Amino acid sequence: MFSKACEYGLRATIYIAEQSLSGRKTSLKEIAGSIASPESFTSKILQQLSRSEIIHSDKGPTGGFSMNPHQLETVKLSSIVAAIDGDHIYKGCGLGLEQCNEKKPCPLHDQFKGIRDELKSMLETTSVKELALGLKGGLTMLKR
Amino acid sequence: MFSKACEYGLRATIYIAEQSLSGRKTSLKEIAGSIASPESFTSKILQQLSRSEIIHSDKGPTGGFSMNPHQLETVKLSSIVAAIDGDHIYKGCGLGLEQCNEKKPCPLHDQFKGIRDELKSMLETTSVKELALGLKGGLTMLKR
DNA sequence: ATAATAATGGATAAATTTATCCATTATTAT
DNA sequence: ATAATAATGGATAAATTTATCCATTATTAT
Ligand code: FES
Ligand code: FES
Repeated sequence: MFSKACEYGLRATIYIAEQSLSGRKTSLKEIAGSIASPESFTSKILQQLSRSEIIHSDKGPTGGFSMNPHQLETVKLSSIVAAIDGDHIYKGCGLGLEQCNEKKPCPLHDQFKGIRDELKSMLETTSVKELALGLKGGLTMLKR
Repeated sequence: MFSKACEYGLRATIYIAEQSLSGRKTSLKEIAGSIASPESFTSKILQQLSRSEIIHSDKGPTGGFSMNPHQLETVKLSSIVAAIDGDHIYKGCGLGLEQCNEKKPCPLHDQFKGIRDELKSMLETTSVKELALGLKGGLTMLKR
């Protein structure tokens, strides 16, 4: 469904959100450890998220990653997926035609569009914060 | 969503079904031309589909690919996706955890499961034949 | 039997994604 | 100023996916 990079990005952001909700900054090391992802690869992804203003980063001692109140309030999963995987999943044709086109649909268009649009709307309406709250409450987990 | 191999496999199978419904065998060359896919890569995929008994192939002159009445009647999209991409898309965790687990869910589980299951059921209920009929009727297309 | 034809299968190559390494930059505390 | 710390960014490497090439096999028609 999503690329590895995107999966790590989603998990990392949810973890950072949880920590921020508890008033803590967190480091690359701690994040990678908490979501079971390769540290240096995760670093690249956090850089992308930081440049996309989805998370915030500080250098130096006492530095680390965090989300500010505005980010916690506004960031939806769709922003993360778009930043890392692009919008192919939202707009792409299920059979891989160059672009999806209502007027010249592929044979799967009718059946596929509904599901693709539901996925889109789920990602657009689900906030990182609400998922972080489930994590915080111990109801859910980010690694096996 | 699906791998390139799987997209080609779906398009190829729908094309073969259309031809078989019209009583024609079709060759690798014709298939690749009709679905705009790389010929030799498509060949590998057709081999997989043939081994999985999703399509039928004949060697030699007058040879080619086709679907027999039984295949036309029973093959669903889910068989093709399973044969090429495996069952990850049906069973996998949206956040990439090793396995999806109701009892120890990831934060996205509740929102994701519904969509994943809908996709699964769409693929399991949609037959290649019905998509081929739309193609045949000129309502849909397999390349841009 | 022979030639022609079309799929098959094995060996590679190219492209992309995933992952690692390490020097540099910014920041903090002493 | 200096040392310590943590993110950044660039250069690569490993792994996987996508793609190509070509000799072999099976089949058909002559
Ligand atoms: S054209 Fe294929 S999904 Fe719309
Ligand atoms: S545990 Fe992640 S989708 Fe079920």
